[in-house]
Amino acid sequence: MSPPNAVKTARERARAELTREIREEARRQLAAVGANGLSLRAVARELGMVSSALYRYYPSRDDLLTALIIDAYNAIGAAAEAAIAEAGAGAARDGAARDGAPARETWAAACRAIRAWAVANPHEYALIYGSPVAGYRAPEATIGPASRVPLAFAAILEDAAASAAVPGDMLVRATIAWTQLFGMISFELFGQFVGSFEPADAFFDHAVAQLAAFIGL
Amino acid sequence: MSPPNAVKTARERARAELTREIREEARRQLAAVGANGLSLRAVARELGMVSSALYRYYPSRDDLLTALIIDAYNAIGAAAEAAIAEAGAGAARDGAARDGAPARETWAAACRAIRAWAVANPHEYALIYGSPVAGYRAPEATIGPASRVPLAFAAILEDAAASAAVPGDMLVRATIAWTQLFGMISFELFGQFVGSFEPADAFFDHAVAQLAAFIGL
DNA sequence: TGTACATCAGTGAACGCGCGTTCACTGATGTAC
DNA sequence: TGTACATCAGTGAACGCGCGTTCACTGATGTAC
Repeated sequence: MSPPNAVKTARERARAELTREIREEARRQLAAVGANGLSLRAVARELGMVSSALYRYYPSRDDLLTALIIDAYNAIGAAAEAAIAEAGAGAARDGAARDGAPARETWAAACRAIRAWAVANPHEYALIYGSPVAGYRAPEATIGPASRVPLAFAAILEDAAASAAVPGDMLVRATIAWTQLFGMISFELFGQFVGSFEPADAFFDHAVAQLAAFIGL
Repeated sequence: MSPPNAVKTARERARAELTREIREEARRQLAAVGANGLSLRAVARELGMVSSALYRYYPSRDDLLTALIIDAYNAIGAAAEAAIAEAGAGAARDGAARDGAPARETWAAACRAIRAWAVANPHEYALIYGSPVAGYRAPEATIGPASRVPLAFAAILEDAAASAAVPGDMLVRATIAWTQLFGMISFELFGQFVGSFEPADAFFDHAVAQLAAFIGL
């Protein structure tokens, strides 16, 4: 139908831009009032449109939410991947001295990046790792983006494993560590640490190191 | 003012009963539609009252929510405590053979009880361990009940510690295990395991055993 | 025990609010000849 | 290049809904003498 790339009509460009702007404004409101407070009408108001106009871009509130969920998964996944790539590059620059140590550092870097993203975007984090939004059922399109973090961790294991395949025991331990990481972040963000482990920085770093050893990195 | 116990006027008895009934109906609705869908009017409707009548019992929706939160913390805390007491009684019955093993079993029993409660009451679990309810700020009255689970775990450590005090290292490791437990349960309930670790029973039991060893029980 | 007054529970109407979604419409942009 | 028609974005009004909370009230329950 339309040219596969680059050449777009003014209408197409405007549509792409507004689709993005709507999502950005919705994300802004999400950060301010949370997923349950997110309102199509408020988004439209902020963009100077009438609320019914949004329906040309997203067929319903749930579809807009889905777009935000996918964006959030992609953002936290990208943060983890970037940290891993950066840690790998750093190790290569340093001549990759002492084999084995890099994986430990890479794991820690990924954990820190994930936590940093969560702390910076608590409502987006809550949207994907908190209680499910009432009445909302995640479509299949979220599965891919949701897998980026686990896949990133799996890549660390593969690099660390001496043999061609990751030992089953290591995989299970990594899964335990994965759940620990997100449990710890959720406790920090959702208030379970109030009055005891706050600020959580020291505990976080310690836990990450302990679990690297637990995994066997 | 009123007699300290037992002797109550009909009015006092009716008030106590309705206060409880309102909370029970609210809990039922919480289980059905989640915290954000909880509506004073719906609760009143179900009880055959007019919505304004609820204000004689709870000054606002937030106060009712607070009551539910406190109930939930108490319920999960009681579940953990009961499992621990039961495990202790069982060990005593068996003649407390092989010292050290009981703590491990007690820890596992507590973890299983907590998970069982969470699976049976997912919305109540989400209320206390999920994303915070929008616009709601938990009052101090929730702190005590919220501490029951951590205190129950602390008691296991104290029983297990040979010396008078629990070593700091063990305490930190137990805290890591504590966050792992709730991270794992949240992943299970909130859908992160969909398509990979479901059903989560085997993984759960394995993780609990691994972390008992990790803590040093 | 009986009466007079005070306390309290529950009523019904109302206030003011915001929401998601639909629909017929107008005017601008794009397309085919 | 110019015209006739089709497509599409955005408008504005409306539907139907439910919510939390307030308030003046009535009638029943409790208390003091």
